[in-house]
Amino acid sequence: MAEFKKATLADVAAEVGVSAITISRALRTPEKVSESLRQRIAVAIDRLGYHPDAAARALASKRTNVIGVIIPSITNNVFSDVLHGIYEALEGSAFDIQLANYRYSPLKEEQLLRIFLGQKPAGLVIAGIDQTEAARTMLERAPCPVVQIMEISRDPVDMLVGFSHSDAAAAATRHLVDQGYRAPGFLGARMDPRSQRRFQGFRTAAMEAGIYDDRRVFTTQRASTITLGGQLLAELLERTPETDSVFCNNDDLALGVLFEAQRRRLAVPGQLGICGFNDFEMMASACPAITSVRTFREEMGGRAIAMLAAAIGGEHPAEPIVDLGFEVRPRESTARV
Amino acid sequence: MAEFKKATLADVAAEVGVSAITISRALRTPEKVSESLRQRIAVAIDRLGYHPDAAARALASKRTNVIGVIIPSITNNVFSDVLHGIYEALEGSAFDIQLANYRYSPLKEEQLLRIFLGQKPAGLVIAGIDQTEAARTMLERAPCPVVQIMEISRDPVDMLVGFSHSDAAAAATRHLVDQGYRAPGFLGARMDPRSQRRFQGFRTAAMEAGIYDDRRVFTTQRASTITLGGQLLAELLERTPETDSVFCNNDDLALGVLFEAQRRRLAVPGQLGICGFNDFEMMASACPAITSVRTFREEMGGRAIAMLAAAIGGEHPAEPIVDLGFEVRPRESTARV
DNA sequence: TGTTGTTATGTTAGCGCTAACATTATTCTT
DNA sequence: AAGAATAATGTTAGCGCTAACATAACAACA
Repeated sequence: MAEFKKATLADVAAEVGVSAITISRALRTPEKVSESLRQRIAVAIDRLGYHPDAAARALASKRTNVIGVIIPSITNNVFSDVLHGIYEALEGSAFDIQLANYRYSPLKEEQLLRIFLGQKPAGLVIAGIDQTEAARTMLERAPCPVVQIMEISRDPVDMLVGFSHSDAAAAATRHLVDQGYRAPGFLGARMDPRSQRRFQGFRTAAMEAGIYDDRRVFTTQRASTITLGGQLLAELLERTPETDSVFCNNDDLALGVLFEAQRRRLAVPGQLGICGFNDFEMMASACPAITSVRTFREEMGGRAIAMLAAAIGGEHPAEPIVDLGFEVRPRESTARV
Repeated sequence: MAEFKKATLADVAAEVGVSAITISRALRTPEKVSESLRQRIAVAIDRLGYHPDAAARALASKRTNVIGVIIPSITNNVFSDVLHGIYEALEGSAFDIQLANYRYSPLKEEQLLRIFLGQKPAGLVIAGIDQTEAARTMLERAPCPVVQIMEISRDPVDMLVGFSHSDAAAAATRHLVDQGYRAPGFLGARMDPRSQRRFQGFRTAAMEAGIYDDRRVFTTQRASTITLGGQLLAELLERTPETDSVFCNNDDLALGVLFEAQRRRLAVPGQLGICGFNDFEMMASACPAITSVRTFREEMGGRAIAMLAAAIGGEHPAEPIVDLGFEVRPRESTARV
């Protein structure tokens, strides 16, 4: 209760009648302290309500138990899921996480990285593979393990967990083709590198099917919202009324498209097929249920932490690249056949 | 570039030819260092790529520039919005934020608080007013300003920004009554203290209108999802088919209710009125658009930081309680009249 | 011209912990 | 039973910074 004046190691040491370093050892390397002493120390720590001072620890040992997580956005549901996976994996471990979001600004990302590396993190999780030259250099020289997440690449800075956005988008597009759609549109918001790659996947697959038409591509740098999905559909249909389906950058847009289609009394999937991306829970629950591409966001966060923890513990994983893949989930919104 | 060996204050001092404390002052209280020297220092800092060591700072000064944020969940969109407001307000300030989520476990909340207070934070933001006795005591004795957010109360620990969940729910319920609905149901997921208060507001308002019936109340501890909204509606209609409207705990449920209504070919708002809570962007965009209660989540985060910053700066706000209110947003989903 | 401020800089010590190197107790050899 | 190996604890110094108290430099004033 009355833990006003913070107890220090020295206080605990005095209480037990040993030297401070012994308490320190009991905490960090218990196997080096005799059983009996360890127990007395535990009691004293409890009695005094002692908690180690993280700052002093960091200063003395030149390292921290902080894992830095650098992502472009915290409001984006994709990242909240990843974060959830990260926190889940961290549960009970000795690590803390320090979160930073760079709001999709590469410059800010670089700054954050600089600050983080200055704080001697135990490890680093960073979204994407498109860092600036300077950022990449910093990452390569980082004195700690680094995991890039969200994407796949053959030459990660260190380790990587992700999946291929272009393959996923291509698979979704082929699904539309398989369902008999011949005039698919592409709607994309917040065209970050991952969205760009999704577009590439769409383009490639549509070209292979001989049905690509760039008049049916509508993208914007604006943040993705459900409302925006409706607006983009309106623009798309105005320019190319023959559009028979849309592949959306993400589920928000897809839901907005569905609502707009309902407003226009367009039959889904009859007159308009809709496919989203990420497969958030709402996709299965919509009416009609919306086809989407499932991605493994929580697992991505979890694996990233697991790999980091292993690497920090000295055993760099044999396979530093993990491809979590994806899964096209066909639902009513594209069930035309 | 080559900032491998981290530069220290002493390095910068040597470079400029002054003592370390002068550099320290130039950084923290520039007005106490002469103009010319300040400029030379700035150059040297830049050249050496110096960044202050946060751990050393914290240890020496017995405080940090870290604001602790303790919330029940990071995946809940309500909190991501609040967080967004917090990060926004922090932009450019000297403060860092340290995030912790206690997953709706009061015990874990208490633990986190204990850890946080041990790290000498500059300030604390904590969700809600229902801390455990022990947690409350810790907060009251905290050596830093504290802001409680999300709710309203007449005796906050220190400062508070929020709104009345029961008033908001009551207002929404009265809206249903005004629209002529006589058999409103209540659907609630994740019945945390705030949801409980919303239910109380619903109950009070429904009783005042003489139409309260607890057979039309369905709540669960499960986390809120859109799918769950549909399931709860199904249960509700099974028990009380005469239900003519639902007030949902939150927008996710409301959207799920809409989808389920569509699946059952129930006319909304004709046969079923729907009202959500929080007014997420999707509510306005749904088809039909869904009535909801707007809450000011980003502003809540922003104000919390502003109050904290002021208090840390020594000027405790005159009015430590800020009621941000709410706003019922009537839309098609309840437009029966 | 010395006194009093005021502003600009420096000195010393220490925050709480851990690394690295002792030292002492204990067990194992042969 | 003496020495070697091992386990258990201690000593010393210092991580990089800032608080608190000097001191120096300069201006203002009677």
